[in-house]
Amino acid sequence: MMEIELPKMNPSQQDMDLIDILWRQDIDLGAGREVFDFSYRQKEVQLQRQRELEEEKRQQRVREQEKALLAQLQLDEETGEFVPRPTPANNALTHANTAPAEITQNVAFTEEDGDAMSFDECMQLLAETFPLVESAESAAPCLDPSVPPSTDNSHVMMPGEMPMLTQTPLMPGPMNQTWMDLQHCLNIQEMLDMSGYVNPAPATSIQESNYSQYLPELGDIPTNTAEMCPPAYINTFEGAFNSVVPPSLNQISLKAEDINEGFESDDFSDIFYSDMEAKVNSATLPCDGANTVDQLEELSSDPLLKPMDLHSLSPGDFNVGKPEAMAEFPDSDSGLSLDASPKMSSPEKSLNGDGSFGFSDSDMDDTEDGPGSAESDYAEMFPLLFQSDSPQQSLTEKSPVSQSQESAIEQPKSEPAEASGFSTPPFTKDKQKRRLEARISRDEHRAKTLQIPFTVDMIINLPVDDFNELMSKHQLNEAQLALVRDIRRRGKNKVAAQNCRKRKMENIVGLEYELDSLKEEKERLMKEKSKNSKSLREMKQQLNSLYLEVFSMLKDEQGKPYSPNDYSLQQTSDGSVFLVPRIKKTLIKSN
DNA sequence: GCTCCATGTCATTAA
DNA sequence: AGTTAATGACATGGA
Repeated sequence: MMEIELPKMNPSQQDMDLIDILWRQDIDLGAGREVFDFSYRQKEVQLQRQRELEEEKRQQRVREQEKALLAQLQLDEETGEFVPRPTPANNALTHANTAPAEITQNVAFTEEDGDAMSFDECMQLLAETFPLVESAESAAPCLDPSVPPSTDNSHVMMPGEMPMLTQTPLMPGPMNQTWMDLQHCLNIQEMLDMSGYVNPAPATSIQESNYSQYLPELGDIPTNTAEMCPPAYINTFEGAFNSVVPPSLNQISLKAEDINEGFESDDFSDIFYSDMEAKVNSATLPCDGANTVDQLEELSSDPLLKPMDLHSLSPGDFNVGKPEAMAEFPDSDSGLSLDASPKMSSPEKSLNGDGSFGFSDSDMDDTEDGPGSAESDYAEMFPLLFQSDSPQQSLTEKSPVSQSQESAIEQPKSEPAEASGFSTPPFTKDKQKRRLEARISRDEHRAKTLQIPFTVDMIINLPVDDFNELMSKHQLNEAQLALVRDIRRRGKNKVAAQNCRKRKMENIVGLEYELDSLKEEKERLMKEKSKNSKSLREMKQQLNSLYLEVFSMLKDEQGKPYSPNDYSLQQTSDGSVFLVPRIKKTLIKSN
């Protein structure tokens, strides 16, 4: 469909560039350039010379590209912006979930045919100008702005690139500005690469959401967009991937080039430069939409990809497959709550018993058990591929097509394992599944499997009136109704149990605090009691002393003091004090 | 393999 | 009568 011209440099220059690239990639490992390049000085001179040449050519081609791109655009009467002319690619944009990405991708190729030549030169110049971002170059600027992002393939192809492109200031300006933008773009990509595996999932959402905003800017920045995302970049990706895929799989990978472009640049940026011939070969392959559709089918028909994984991950397919079975065999938990046998109280047990529920937890576990260990080994072999956990959570809301495509797209990443004799697609799919399941509650999975048309949150948290209204609006079968009721019951009970435990813990803490407080109070009261007792004793002593003192001051008629043994002082209620003879009291008592 | 802990779930009861 | 919250009891999985 399109032709890619070889870079305008002789083989020796290519080799030297390759050496240069390899050295730059390994420079952080301490490798000297001489290790890769024995004619480094000579190369420097040539590079300098060629850089000047390329700069001139590039500026001229940029002008041509601007014209060409403007010719491809038409003025949007509503927005006043230039937008790409209606093409199959644009149509695909409006049918993101259905149209194969390959069509749009290939359209992009055809649109930019005339620029492919200049791009190779640009790539070379880029490799020379920004030596430290070469690994990112192969991926970062590769997105042709005219390529609608509507399909999964496209987004997988550019895991982290779309957000980057949307963030990159796309203002028309001189070439320096353009290159600064590009460098900025590449730096972002480099950061993404350094952070590890860039997961396609987030890029997908961003891409799809931003692309409509991105397209209108085309009219404003024809030069830059053409400059930053020439089609040769995409072709470069193809070549890069083809170099990754082992010969036995090369044909498939070539056909599925759009998917294969989903690889992160990190994984093969070095191969990208080292395998220019492969790039050319892949670029010259036919890549029309129908062909790529077939390619996708080829991929999906791969026995290692096809089986139940796609099925279980795609409710739509599942529905077609066995709705009756699902209706006939509601969740065992539902069965329990619906007067099923108590033996089925445990989902796992019950499902192990009949074992026919595609949505059962045990079923899922069973599917994971087999490849799990090998998968973990694989994850150890290629940790970068498994670094991004959270982004994959978004896969839960993706369409089955996207999931299957992503799974298929992951296949090339596992090429090293394939080369070692393993069939990695199931592993990656299981990995994906496991991660999804680890984050999706069982009820969510069950609801998804039974195609409950509401979210679990809705089922659980809606007020009863709204919930009933919602249920009445949808025609649900018995299994779905039972599952919804159970989900609601379990969800509420789960929250209630959490609250109950929280409350219980709070009560325990409160009681402990209260116990401590009571102990402290008790201790305080004991101290106070002892203090009061001591004070009381002192007061008694003082009173006794005072009594004796007062008593000693009392004299009878002869001036003799009263004996405390014979008399005592007593005070009446009115405050009067009387001297009472004890003898009389004793006499009275004795009487 | 056992224990402990956290969490989910079920059954029951009361509001 | 149906719904919900609360809670005891049990199961399960991870540390």
